[in-house]
Amino acid sequence: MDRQLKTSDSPNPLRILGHAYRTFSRIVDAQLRELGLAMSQLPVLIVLKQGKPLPQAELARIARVEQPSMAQLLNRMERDGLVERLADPEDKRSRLISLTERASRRMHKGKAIMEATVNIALQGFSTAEIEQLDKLMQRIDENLERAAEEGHY
Amino acid sequence: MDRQLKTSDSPNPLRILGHAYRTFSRIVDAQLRELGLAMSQLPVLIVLKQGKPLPQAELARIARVEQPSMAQLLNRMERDGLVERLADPEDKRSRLISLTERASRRMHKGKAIMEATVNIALQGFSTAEIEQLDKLMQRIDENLERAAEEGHY
DNA sequence: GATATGTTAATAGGTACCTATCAACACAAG
DNA sequence: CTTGTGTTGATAGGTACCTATTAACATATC
Repeated sequence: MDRQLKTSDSPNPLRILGHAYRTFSRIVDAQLRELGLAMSQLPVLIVLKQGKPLPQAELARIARVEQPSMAQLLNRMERDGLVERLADPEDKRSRLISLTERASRRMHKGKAIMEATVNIALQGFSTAEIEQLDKLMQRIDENLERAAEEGHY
Repeated sequence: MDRQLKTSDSPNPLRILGHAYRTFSRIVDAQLRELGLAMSQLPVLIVLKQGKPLPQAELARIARVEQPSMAQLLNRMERDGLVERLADPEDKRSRLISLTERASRRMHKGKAIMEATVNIALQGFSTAEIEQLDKLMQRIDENLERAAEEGHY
């Protein structure tokens, strides 16, 4: 009676995808929590560490989330002392986001945790398989992105 | 200057995975909203349509979410008149979840929307590629599930 | 039968996303 | 200089997850 109950018949990679994604973030977030970080913050931390302060909209584009999602994320990060919002002298609408010292110091350890967990997820995968998966995922992403635009979602 | 800004160097299928998943649910949810349904409800609707009323814990297991997530989902579904909670005569702790007529009627259209969107996501994929993707995703899922158990996350 | 141990569900509190909308400023065209 | 249009960010409100905890009942054991 160990037969898996299925809610659909044909192989549906999209259902597994959702579960894998949630399990992945659960594992990463559990480890990052001890550092006072979270997975969603990593794109922001990494790109700001590499270069100069950036406006919010640019960070949203890089992290591939909508602008209000980024605004809220930055609110939490500001509250936790990870980023500062500095007035942009060249545009009074814009405020440039910069890392605090505290965030700079924690960043590397956080990135390492992320990479280690990616390696766990890809355990037993050959280089060829990783590349193949990457290509397949990119094609799915493009298909969906095109549909989203055309369908005005 | 169209070069994509990257926050990591090596191919990281997990980042694309998150974005693809969010885009997918956005497209599906936008269409289901007109029916008064949501993507997260589909596993519940489908499995209850196929068989008899089930307890909450069983539904959580099938939908692969935690028990409180299922409890809240069922709260919303009950509020929207999609499910009913009936006392279980054999176990006073348990309440069996059953579909309403309204939900039964909408279910098929919802399932069709889901399947159509899966087909869009997999546009241009050969049967072999879909199977390959499915296998790769299952291996990732198993790797992560094992890590989650071993690491007590 | 009381007591300890599971099991089922509910609730509190938080993160992370989304859409829709609005406010503030920038800037080009009339 | 004003007026329209674009851009940047903030806010409101909702969904869907999560962990941690508690309440209520079930069951096995002594």
